[in-house]
Amino acid sequence: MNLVFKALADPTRRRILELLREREMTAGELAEHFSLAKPTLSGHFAVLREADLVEAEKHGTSITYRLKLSVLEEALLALAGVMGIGLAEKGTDGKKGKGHAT
Amino acid sequence: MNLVFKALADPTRRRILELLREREMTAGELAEHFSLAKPTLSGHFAVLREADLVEAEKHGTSITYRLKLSVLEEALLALAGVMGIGLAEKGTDGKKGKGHAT
DNA sequence: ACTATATTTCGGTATTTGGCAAAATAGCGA
DNA sequence: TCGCTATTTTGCCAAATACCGAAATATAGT
Repeated sequence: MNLVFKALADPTRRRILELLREREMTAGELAEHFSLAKPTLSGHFAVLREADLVEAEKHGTSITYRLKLSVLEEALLALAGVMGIGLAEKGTDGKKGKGHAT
Repeated sequence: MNLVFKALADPTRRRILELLREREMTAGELAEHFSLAKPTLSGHFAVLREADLVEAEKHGTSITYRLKLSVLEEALLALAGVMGIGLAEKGTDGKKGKGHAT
């Protein structure tokens, strides 16, 4: 949980997660959304991976990143719980168009 | 919101918020719960104040800190919203004894 | 005015972080 | 094997962070 909140502390990383919510993307595709150098983004991916917020899958020469929504959700619920905020799952509605899930 | 998540990134600060959930406390009382120097804690208080997660009130020579639960709650809901996590308010159950609020 | 108490501000240090360019790695097709 | 593409790793730097002890500030009591 500590790693998750550390990861969430950076706006770029939150934006990455937000992009991944819509659909999984390769490192390159993600990079197109930012004006940061590839190595910089790669560093952010590493942080997100260590926090277990995303998973990476290799396809040929590219790497596809996918959001692990449940991990994020649990961290948020855990914090809410410990802080005494009454948050309840409402049903992960979800993506834009293409239904699907884990 | 950025400041809130930056503030939440540190375990000590999360613990401070957690302590303040139970009851408001002075800087000194809070400090007793940690093995950190006063100035260090004071720095953490400042971060929490800047994030608007706590409010400080001066009584005599001491300063009482109080958690601003709603700010934390809104930040969590905002993130959950943008990430497409279905979290709903369940009703801030609340403190131990003394009810009250802003 | 002086003293004691509570807390913050001030300097300083060590570690972490976020950024980059250049080099290394890995897979693919010729 | 060579070259091309995608991504990460390495090495570096500047800025931010977390910590501390000492000094400054503010308030209350005498």
